[in-house]
Amino acid sequence: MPYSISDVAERTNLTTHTLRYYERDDLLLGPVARDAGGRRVYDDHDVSWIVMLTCLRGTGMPIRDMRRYAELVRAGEGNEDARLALLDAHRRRVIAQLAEVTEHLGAVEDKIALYTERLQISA
Amino acid sequence: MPYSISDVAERTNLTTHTLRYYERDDLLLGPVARDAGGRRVYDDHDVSWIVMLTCLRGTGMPIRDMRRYAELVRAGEGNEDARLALLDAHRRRVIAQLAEVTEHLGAVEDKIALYTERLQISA
DNA sequence: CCTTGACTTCGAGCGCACTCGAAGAGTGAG
DNA sequence: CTCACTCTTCGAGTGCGCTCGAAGTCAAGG
Repeated sequence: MPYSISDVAERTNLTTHTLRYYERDDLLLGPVARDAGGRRVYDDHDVSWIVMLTCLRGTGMPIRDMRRYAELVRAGEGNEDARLALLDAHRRRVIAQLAEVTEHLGAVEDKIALYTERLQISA
Repeated sequence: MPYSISDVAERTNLTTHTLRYYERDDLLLGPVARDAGGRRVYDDHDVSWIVMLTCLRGTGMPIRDMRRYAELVRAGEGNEDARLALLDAHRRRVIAQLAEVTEHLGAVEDKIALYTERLQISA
């Protein structure tokens, strides 16, 4: 299935600007195909890769690491160990980050409870 | 208990630069006390407020909202409803964010499982 | 007295990830 | 053919949250 850049933008919740930026920044697995008029034509493979990128970004991976991961995938089979190492290191960071946020959220919730209580007393 | 700026930096994992920046940016409840030589002297009240700030920042609250919250607290009692609204809105965003990150993490873990499997087969 | 080192202010600079806008070209409906 | 629309490239700009460095002050130890 062929998709225009705006189709992909809609499906991925990225802007067309960001999609071009990702391509320029070597985050895609290769240059996107073009139609006769020079417009980008994405296929399902492109889209699923971009969705993967949004998962990495959405978990806080820096662009530079995403580029590194794209390089590994572009290099082809045989470096699965390196890909695994990259993703697993990321996974550990995300889990640590989730734990930290959850802990800090607890402190915020304590404050919320305190204000709620105070408001109930004064009501 | 009095603390120097570097004491506070150590306790809060902020840099002295960041502590001055927060004060300049009106994130504290007032100007920090000074000794005879003009050096900042923080007390426990200051420190616990700064710790609260790190919880807000650590859950992704923008500086501008932290300033707004500080303004409310500075304004004194009587606006607990507004403080509660601010923190609760933040809480909702954090929870949504945690859910999103967790979901994206799932996709990353699927990829990890895939590479792990592939490596076991080839080993 | 002199040096060391932690502090002060101030404004500038940085890294990140977009985000925008100008200027131009191809497409599709009326 | 014309108009509106969507796309193209490119470089510059934005917003955020620090981060840094220069130049100066002050206090304590030797």
